[in-house]
Amino acid sequence: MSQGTGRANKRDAVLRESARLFAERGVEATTMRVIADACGMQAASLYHHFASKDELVAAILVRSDAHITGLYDAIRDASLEPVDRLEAMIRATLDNLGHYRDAARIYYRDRAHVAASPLLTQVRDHAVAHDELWDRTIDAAITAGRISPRFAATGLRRLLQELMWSTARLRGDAVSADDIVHVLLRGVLAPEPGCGEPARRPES
Amino acid sequence: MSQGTGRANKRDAVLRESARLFAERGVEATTMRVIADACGMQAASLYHHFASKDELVAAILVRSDAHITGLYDAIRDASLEPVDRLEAMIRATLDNLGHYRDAARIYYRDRAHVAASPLLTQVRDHAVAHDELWDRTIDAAITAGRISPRFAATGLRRLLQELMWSTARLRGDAVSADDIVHVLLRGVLAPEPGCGEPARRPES
DNA sequence: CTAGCACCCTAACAATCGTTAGGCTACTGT
DNA sequence: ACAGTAGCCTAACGATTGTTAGGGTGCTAG
Repeated sequence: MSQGTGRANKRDAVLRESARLFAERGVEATTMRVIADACGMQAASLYHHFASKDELVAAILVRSDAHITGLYDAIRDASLEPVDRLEAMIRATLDNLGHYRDAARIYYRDRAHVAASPLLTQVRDHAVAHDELWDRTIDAAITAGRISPRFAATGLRRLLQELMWSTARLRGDAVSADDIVHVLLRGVLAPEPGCGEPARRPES
Repeated sequence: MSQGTGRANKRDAVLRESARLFAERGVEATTMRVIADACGMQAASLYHHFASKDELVAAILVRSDAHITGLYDAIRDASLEPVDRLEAMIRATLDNLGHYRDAARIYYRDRAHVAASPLLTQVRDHAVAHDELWDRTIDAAITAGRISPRFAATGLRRLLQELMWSTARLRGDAVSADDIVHVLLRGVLAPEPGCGEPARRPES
């Protein structure tokens, strides 16, 4: 009903182009006129789809937040060993980064803007809940002796998150998600009693 | 002679405060008036020390570039095994990130600005030379069988750089440089023939 | 056929941006 | 004692920012 398939869905085009520009140049440095140019329209016409620049940014971030929140909820409900849950969370994050790369780059690049926008309270609340799941999972893995006790849960969580988010800037550049999981898990897990590979390996 | 110790060196204060603000909010989002406020002066007074906003940004980045270029030059001249050289480069980068954290955050955050500024040609040239040293070192480590052949040199270089740069945002938060080196090297190095720890361990 | 809405336009608004002009004050070298 | 200048100020410039006002066009439901 609302948006037909035959009609060109310009709102989505605006979301896509603006997300790309925000991610590349930053929110503040990207003007409404540049976004409009990229969409083949006029700056004032953007306000037919979005009430303000802030609302445009929020729409981009809410999309990505809904996706990752769904993934995390499924992981939270599943019964998994701590290390398996940790790997599932890493893969979920990397999956989200793959589908909503620009949104993730905006989120972790313009943190001051995200923290200040009144339209992002729900996104911020979700982020807190996600961090708690991370901390609980890492704590459980440390207690189970599967992660070196040299790390503290909060510190390791932030380290892993930063490492994963940073990969959002590596487009297909010869670095696969499996490579990243490999580096992170192998660097963090305690050595298996049976020597050899530190844990599981990708199913290559 | 030029700048006495008794006299308050306001130019350095401007450099420090502006670097902090640029790193936190982004170059474009940080106005000259905000910088002046943080320094207890007026926006126009900044132009007594720096000819333009671009020159201020450049002065911040050139400082950091001079430091890391000195470290890399020493590593280039030393005769080191590939893996030792790789660890030395990782430690040099983390040392630079420790001393010039704000500059590094500006450099890797506002890449579009860095690429466009006409005052940063030397910094960009140095970056190219540093990347070549990274690639040669990683290639040598792969040839020597010390790094898993699943990685390509350029891809692994970018991965390591992104991972290191991302840690510039982790202030003293319970994550030490040794922790980061541990995660990175252990995740990347091929397993030692003698099993056990994948390679060297920090001197804890 | 017609009313209405979706969609986009041009023109312009006030605010803020980086930057310049010109003047005041306090210290310095001779 | 006096000229010079480093360092900061107030005031204002033109350009650009996000945003609004108001009008035009073309599809669609009744």
